[in-house]
Amino acid sequence: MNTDARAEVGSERTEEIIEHLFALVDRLRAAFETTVAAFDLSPPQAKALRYLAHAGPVPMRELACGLHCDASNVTGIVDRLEQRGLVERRAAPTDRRVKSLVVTPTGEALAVEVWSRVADGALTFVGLTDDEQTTLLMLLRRLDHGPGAACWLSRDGSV
Amino acid sequence: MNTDARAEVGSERTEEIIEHLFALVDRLRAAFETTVAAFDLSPPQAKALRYLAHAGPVPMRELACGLHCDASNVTGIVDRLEQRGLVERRAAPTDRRVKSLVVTPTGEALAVEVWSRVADGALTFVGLTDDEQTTLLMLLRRLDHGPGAACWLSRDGSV
DNA sequence: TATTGTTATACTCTATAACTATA
DNA sequence: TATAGTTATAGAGTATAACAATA
Repeated sequence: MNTDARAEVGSERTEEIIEHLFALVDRLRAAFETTVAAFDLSPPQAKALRYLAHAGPVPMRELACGLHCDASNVTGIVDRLEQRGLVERRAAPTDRRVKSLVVTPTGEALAVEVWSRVADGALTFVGLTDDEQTTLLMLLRRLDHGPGAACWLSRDGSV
Repeated sequence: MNTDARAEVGSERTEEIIEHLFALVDRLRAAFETTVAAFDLSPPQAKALRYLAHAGPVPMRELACGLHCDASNVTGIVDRLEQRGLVERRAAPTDRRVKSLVVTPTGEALAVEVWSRVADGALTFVGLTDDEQTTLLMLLRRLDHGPGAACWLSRDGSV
């Protein structure tokens, strides 16, 4: 049927992949929301905490980009995280307009705990064998090079 | 490291899988919204149209279950689809309370077109070879047997 | 003049509660 | 009394526009 190594689009198999993928997405989101809610975090708050814990001190603007949302949203998200003592707004030395977001030790610890729970909560993968998980990871690495992964912050194309 | 065929939870690899999976989910949702918007459909409308095209005539209640949302939502979703002549509300013969949802020929054709575009729009998979797609599908089939796939409609446990 | 962060505002999706008509 | 569908309403998440401070 298909002698080429590269598969055609729109085949029955592609549709089945899409169907499974959408079902998986729904379950992942539901599990994620339940897990972070147990820590009294909204999904955007949990994602922000994770981003900051991984990316280190960054301006509000970069967090907005990392969360793929408008800059006006992060104000409220960071407000809540700051009220709980998980992150801090600090003045940036180079530009007095920007506020540098720093994760506190408390926030760091919570980020680790929350996201290990999220990973555990994805019980889905418990059913996969060691080899299957390795295979899945290899495929995901290849899938993650499409558009949408980058951050279109600058206007000169320098990423 | 891990001699058991079943992998432990919370490992570094599990976290990397989660990370890739979340990034993939974001890109899938963005591509999906863009694609269906080109047909002047909201994501819930597109999902409802697909469900009805696949499941045949069903009551509003079952559609709500299929969409994993409250029954009060489907009223507006079906309103819009009916205004465009894509689906019809018909009286059910057995119970005058229920309304049977039927997809019109126009709706059927649109459902096919929209969802083949959605599959195409997931350009992500174009980069996967034929063998890789087959492998992915096998994994997805295994992943799709977790909770959340069922419909908890009845009260006597009869599905 | 342009940019950072904020505020005000509106729109969408979703859930809860109250209502009707049937059963 | 319980259920199917509808309506009214509220909440969360996100986007646009206008603003103040700074570059």
